Amino acid sequence: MALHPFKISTWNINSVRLRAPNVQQFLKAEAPDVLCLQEIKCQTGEFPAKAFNEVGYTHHQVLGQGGGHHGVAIVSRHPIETLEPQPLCREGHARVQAARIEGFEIHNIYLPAGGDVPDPDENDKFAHKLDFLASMARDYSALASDASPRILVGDLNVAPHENDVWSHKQLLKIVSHTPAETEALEKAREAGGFFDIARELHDDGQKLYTWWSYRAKDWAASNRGRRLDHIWANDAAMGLADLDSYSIHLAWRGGWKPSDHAPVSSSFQRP
Amino acid sequence: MALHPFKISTWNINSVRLRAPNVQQFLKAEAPDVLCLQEIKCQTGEFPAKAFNEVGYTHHQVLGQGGGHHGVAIVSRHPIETLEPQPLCREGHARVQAARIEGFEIHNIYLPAGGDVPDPDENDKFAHKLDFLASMARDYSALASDASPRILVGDLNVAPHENDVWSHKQLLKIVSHTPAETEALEKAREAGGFFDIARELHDDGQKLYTWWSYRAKDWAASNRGRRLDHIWANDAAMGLADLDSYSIHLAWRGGWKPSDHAPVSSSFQRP
DNA sequence: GCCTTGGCCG
DNA sequence: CGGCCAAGGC
Repeated sequence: MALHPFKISTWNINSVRLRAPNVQQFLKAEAPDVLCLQEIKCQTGEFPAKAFNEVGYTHHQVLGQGGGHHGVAIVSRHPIETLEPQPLCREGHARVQAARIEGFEIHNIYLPAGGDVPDPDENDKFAHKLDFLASMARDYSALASDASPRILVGDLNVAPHENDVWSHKQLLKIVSHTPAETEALEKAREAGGFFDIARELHDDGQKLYTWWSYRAKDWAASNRGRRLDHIWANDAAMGLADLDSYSIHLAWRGGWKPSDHAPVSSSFQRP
Repeated sequence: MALHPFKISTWNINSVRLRAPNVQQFLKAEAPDVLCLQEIKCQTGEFPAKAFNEVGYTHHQVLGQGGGHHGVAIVSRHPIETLEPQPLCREGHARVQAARIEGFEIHNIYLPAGGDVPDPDENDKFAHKLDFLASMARDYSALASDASPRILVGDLNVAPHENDVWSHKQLLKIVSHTPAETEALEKAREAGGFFDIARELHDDGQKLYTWWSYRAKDWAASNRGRRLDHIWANDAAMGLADLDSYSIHLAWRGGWKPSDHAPVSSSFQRP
């Protein structure tokens, strides 16, 4: 591994204003080069920029939304070159952004959760999710021929493998783990020429979770998690990946007013 | 003054569940025999009894209400004998309770705030407030012949004197200080044979406030207060009063998540 | 469960 | 400004 790897983290923060202290502490502790946030739940102008500046993350690319919904942001210790994001969201939600940082193309995605009923005819939100996944396959396959190092991260709201959920059997009809979703996600990943960093490191028999419901009495004891948060790398980035650096930062699911998602990180050699 | 005076405090707590820590600290610091609370904003069954038990206030008389409105409670280090309250509130709100503790009749009242427009024909809430005040005069005059020591406390939502508000002139048409209210309150007090402890101690030229709006940028600096919280004593209780003990506990208007009201206390010799 | 918003109230 | 509630979302 090079002396100065490029470390990227992704975290569904479930309100960045409420959890600015958590994020500050996380950045101090893990010191990634770049942090991609989802569900910031604020307007662009309400982003707590100061909290990030204070700890050295002075470059911000914020895509906020009103109504307390969605919203994504990239914060970085290095300058950010804004890229045109893929037009994945037919609803115009603040869910997708792209940037170039330190020679890496970074794509940050908050994929629609999809509601409760896994039927696109009955549930518009599920239809939107499948539509978003189909767009991903289309848009990223168009990009795949451009072989610059590309990392896609975010809360994709799909747990693709059997061991990405606490019970494959019990979740097969639960949105996030239905075959329609897991197959569409795998198809999108492959169409974009991406590798799933977590599963490149860990074999498929290994349980991996990044999200635990708030509703559990004791999330850690019952450990009914799902792996909804992902780091994908294309060929060029995969060649630079330090697989062993992949980490799900469990500690941040606990502590003071935690998000229901843990942050996830991985490091790469610089291109 | 006797060695073991009877100390009573009153505090509009604006949610007793949220501010259970504040109340605990107050009780530890001021150690009254009895604390009367208003705006507990919880149902009777949701009252945080444990917080009071922990600091020695094991006797509770709680009159809660749903919908997050009103609610009054008496907590005491001594046994409480429940008395029938006066039927002052035509709306059936949880606003009035009465008890006997250590030989004192205690009446705890949360008087209707009265809305914004000081006109009973336009504003039902103001009409209700005037109606409540008229009921007080009627009901307590009926009680006045019973000369047992009687103390009436609570958030009466009226600042009767010129120096019970930061600007008499500017508040004459503001609900809480209109002549209709201040005259009705004085009439109720006199009809019940009560003395206003604060004004028995302090002359009318002295500004006295117990409430400061949350809306002020700096409540202490601007000091635009009103005296809405009162301790009244009938003849028998007045004869036992230690006037010098009267205190508005300003410190509790500040600190961690304060109520917009400060607690008020006074001590009496035991009957 | 834990966020958001927006309304009612003071 | 800051309690409460009721929805809507995940």
